[in-house]
Formats: sequence, C-alpha cells, structure tokens
Amino acid sequence: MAGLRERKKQRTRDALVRTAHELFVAQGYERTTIDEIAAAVDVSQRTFFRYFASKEEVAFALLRTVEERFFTAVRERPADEAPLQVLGNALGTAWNHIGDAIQEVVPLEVYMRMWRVIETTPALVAAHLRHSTEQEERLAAEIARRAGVDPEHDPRPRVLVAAFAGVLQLAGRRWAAGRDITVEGARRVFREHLDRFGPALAEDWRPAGGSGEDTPACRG
Amino acid sequence: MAGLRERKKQRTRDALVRTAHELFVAQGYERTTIDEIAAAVDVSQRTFFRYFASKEEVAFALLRTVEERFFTAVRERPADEAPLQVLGNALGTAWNHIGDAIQEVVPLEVYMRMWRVIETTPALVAAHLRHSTEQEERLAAEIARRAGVDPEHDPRPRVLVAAFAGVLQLAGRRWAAGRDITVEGARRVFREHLDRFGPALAEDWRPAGGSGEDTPACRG
DNA sequence: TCGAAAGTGTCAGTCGCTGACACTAGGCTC
DNA sequence: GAGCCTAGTGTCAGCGACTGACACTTTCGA
Repeated sequence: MAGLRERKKQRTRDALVRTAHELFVAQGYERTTIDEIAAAVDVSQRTFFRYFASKEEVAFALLRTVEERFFTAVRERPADEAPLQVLGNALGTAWNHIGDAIQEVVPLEVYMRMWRVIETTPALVAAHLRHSTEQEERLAAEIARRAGVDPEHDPRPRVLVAAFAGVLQLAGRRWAAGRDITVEGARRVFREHLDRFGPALAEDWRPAGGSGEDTPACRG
Repeated sequence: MAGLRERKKQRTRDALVRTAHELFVAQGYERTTIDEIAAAVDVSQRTFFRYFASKEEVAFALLRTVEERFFTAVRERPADEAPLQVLGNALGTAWNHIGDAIQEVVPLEVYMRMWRVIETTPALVAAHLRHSTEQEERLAAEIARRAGVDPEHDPRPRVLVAAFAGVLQLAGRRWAAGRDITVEGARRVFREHLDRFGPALAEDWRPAGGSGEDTPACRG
C-alpha cells in the first residue's frame, strides 16, 4: 500500500474531480469557476493547477480513465481475434471494471450527466473532438499492428475505428439521454448499437497483407 | 456605395484581420496578444472585441469568407447536377473570386501560411474541428435537399461531405506546404485531389428516393 | 441645423493560468 | 527519536482574454 503522502494526494485529486463534476453538472461548466471548486475542496487555486493543467482537464478526467481502461483491454485481447471483435470484446470486458472505477469518485448518475454538459458546452465539444481524433489515430495504429497491416496505406483500420468511435459516441449520447443509470444499462445500450454493424468491417484482414489499396473494405 | 461610416468600419475590420494574420504568421498565435494587434491598428482593445468576439474569431476570419463563397456557389449550381459534381464545380467557380477576395485583405502568401499556424496551434485545431463538423452538417443538409433524399435516414450525403471535406483538408495542407502560392496553383492542387474520388460517390442519387437505407453508397 | 444613434476610448473588474518564494509535513537516515 | 531532505502547499503578484458601464465624438437623417 502506498504511503500517507500518496494516499493524501489521491484523495485530494478525487475530491477535486468529484467536486468539479458536481458543480459542472449542477450549474454548468462556464458558470463554475476554479476558485469555486478549490474553495469547496478547501485547497488553494494554485493547488488545483498542480493537479490539472487546465479547467478542461478536470472535466475530462473520468472520460480519460475510462478510455485508458478500454485501451488496456484492447491490448490484452487474443492475437487471433478479428478487428471488430477486438473492439467489441474489449469494450465488454472494460465495462466490468469501469463502473466501479467511476463510482469510486462520483455516482454514476453524475458521470452520465457530465456527458450532456460536454456535449452542450462549445469549448468542451471542441476539446473533445480534438482529443478524439488523436485517440482514434492511436487506436487505429494498434488495430493495424494487431492485424499486421500497414496503417499508412491500408485505410481499413482508420475506417473501422472511425465507424466504431461514431457508434460509441451515439450510444453514449443515447445512454445519457435515457433513464437507465446502471452499468448494465450502459453495457446493453453499447452492445445494441455495436450489433448494428454489417459484416464488412468484421472480416479478418490478414489475407489482405500490407497493401490494402488492392482490397479496401469499402469501395463503390 | 455605402456611407462613410460603413467604409470606415470595413477599413478597420480589414486592418485588424490583416495585422492579426501578419502577426500570427510571423510570431505565432499564442505569442501574439490582442493588445499588440489593437496597438498596431491604433484602436483600443475594447474596439477589437467589438469586431471579433474572440481571438480565435479573427484567426478564422478569412477562412469563413472563403467558406461562405463556396456555400453560395453550391446553392447556385443547376438542380440536375450529381452531388459530387455540385461540390467540385462549386469549388471551381468559387475559386474565381476567392483569390481576389483574400488579396483585398492580405497577400495570398500570408493566407497560405495561416493554414500551417492553425494546424500547429492546439486551440485552433480544436476550434477548427468543431466548426468543421458544423459546416459539414450544413453542407450535407444542402446536398440532401438538392438530391431530394432524407438526410436523417440516408447516410450518403454525410458520407460524401465527410469524404469531400477530408480531401479538401488534405489538399489545403499540401498546397500550404508547397511552393506555388498562386491561385491557379491552389485550384490545380484541389482539382487533382478531387479527381481521385472513385465513381461511387459521384453517382446520381435521385432514383434512390427518400429511404436511402435500401441503396447506400457504401456497404460491404 | 440639430438631435438620435452608431462607434470608440477609458476604466475597472472577472476569470483562467503561471512563476517565484516561503512554509509545512511526510519520509528517510543515523 | 532527532534531524535532514524534499514533495506538496499557500500566498502573492502578474499576464492575457474578455466584459460591462459610461462618457465622448462622429456620422447621418429629419
């Protein structure tokens, strides 16, 4: 177990994330000041900025945690799984722990409501889009590596990841808009949305080799 | 001709855009302050904010002008043109005036260099992504309207626009990275990139009617 | 020509964010 | 257990983006 110092730091960080999320959800992102968050946690504004580089960062803190869990799950999938299966199954196993990880910091309902706050705050939408494109790039590279294709010339990893990310985004919105706050509900919503994929993106790519231009997944 | 007041306003606005662009290009976006821009144009900081709601807005001012010209050109294309032809031809005719419109404010080279500034400034990348998604939505709606399909259920307008926007983005980067500063050079680069589209997206959609789910442009 | 309205400058203030420096408290050695 | 090292914190002072209030000037229309 970590020392007292470490545990104290973790508590402060969690308190900042929790308080920030509660305030953002209750009164909006822009109407909440850093001073307000810091005061509620009883630390100085300067301390806030030692934990988070910006106001935006604390707003995305939980999303980042979830993201990392998903990424780890992707890396741990067996090597012979087809690309779309990797993504779907990684999401499935990640959900086993995500719920608990979130609820260690905030109630699931707060996390859920934060989705809408992000969606309806222009500055957060912009930050989210930028981060998402970076993550899609990263995910596509990992998928390409696993499938043994060249991500520079084969467009399929990016296309798959873009489609997958789009579905996730939509599913998340639907979940956040609905009434089922439970983790099971979230898992179900995501599962249902993913199942709408056609077979094209799910096929095994390895026979295609590194020069995907010859056999792209989608060509009219 | 507009009154003295109007002309004066236009001159101030152009001077702000020009000075801002020159400073952004010369020393970077973040290293340029509003006070600096305002001082160079010899107006107060307050006046700057009466012309532009934010620092970002002045950085995108020229791009917005170009965008609007393109949009107008799209609306003016004949009704019987196929979707991709509409986009390509609108771009072609828009280029007839875009060059002059830009050069009324800044030399073309400054406009070109501003592309790279936007690309390499995280805050501007984020703002640009957000704005782009909104514009793609708008453009897809217009394309769907022209083609007589339902944008809610037929994915083709969005797919086409997304692909078109991606190609434009890439072409713009290539142009800004190259040496040919002329409008003709830009037109050529964009034309070349657009010509790489396959025939699938160029097909006429009207036979498909409003329920595009039955005949999507891209399905594996 | 005179008055309404548009445009501008000044000032004072908020908020996000940063550097510098002094202080406190956790963790280590002896 | 005393004492040192240093990670973590608070305080303070300041920058830059942005806003509201108010007074002054300039244009425009009756």
